[in-house]
Amino acid sequence: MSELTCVAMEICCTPLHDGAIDAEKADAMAPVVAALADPVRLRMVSMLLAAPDGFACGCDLEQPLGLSQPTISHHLKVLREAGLVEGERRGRWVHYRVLPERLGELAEALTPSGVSV
Amino acid sequence: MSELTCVAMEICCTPLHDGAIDAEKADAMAPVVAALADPVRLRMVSMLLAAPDGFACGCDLEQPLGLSQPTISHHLKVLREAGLVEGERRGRWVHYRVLPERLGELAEALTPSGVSV
DNA sequence: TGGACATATCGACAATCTTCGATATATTGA
DNA sequence: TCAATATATCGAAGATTGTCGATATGTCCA
Repeated sequence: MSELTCVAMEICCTPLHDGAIDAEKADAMAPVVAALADPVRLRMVSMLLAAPDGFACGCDLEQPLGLSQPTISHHLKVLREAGLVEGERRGRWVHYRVLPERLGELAEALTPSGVSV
Repeated sequence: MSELTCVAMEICCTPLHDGAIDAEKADAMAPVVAALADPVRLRMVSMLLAAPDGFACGCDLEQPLGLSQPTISHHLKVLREAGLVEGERRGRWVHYRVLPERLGELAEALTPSGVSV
């Protein structure tokens, strides 16, 4: 990393710090985005949103996604820990639903005008 | 994976396929989301959007991000290949800018109503 | 109480990712 | 042409991730 080269030349350099998100905010956002950066989890969220009542239990996801039960459980945990999904126990089953507020927040943050706020 | 258990019981099961995105669409979306699932790249995009004219060369990103030149170049390549960023050579420098259309498409696709389309 | 079933956790393996130093390529200016 | 600078690529090391089988936990029902 050359410290002063570009700064000293003062040709291509503009201060980029102002208006951009800081490291803390980026570190907070990245895991949430990463939770959706997987085709399986994208389909999970989509399937939950497409369900008639917005709910689905894990067992309903196994067959259409073609993955093992531990893998389904793992992905649901990732989505849960990212705050994008919520699970509620109903007897033997855990019914999951998307938290639209959280997903909406993320979508808004990724809007071109929003990323620079 | 238990094939017929939940289906046979017909208690917790609702057809989840209709309305949800298919595997192809999920496979196409995931890499784009993944390109933003990193704090460094989130800050890069934010810094580009926050730049006065919307442009910045790679050398301007090294210092505020505190990373080596090859690492900066690598992350810019990831954003470029995801179609989120565009680079234009201006003499010695390559000036990068965000492609707002692409970013907006992604944001819209992640909107709660959009994921199920 | 015990069997059946849905879910969660554990341990492991292969694949991918982030980062860097070293090096190559491209452009400018003397 | 040669030196300087910005960018890209290569190769490697360490960390993270997606997936599974095996196993544990929790819940219902006979």
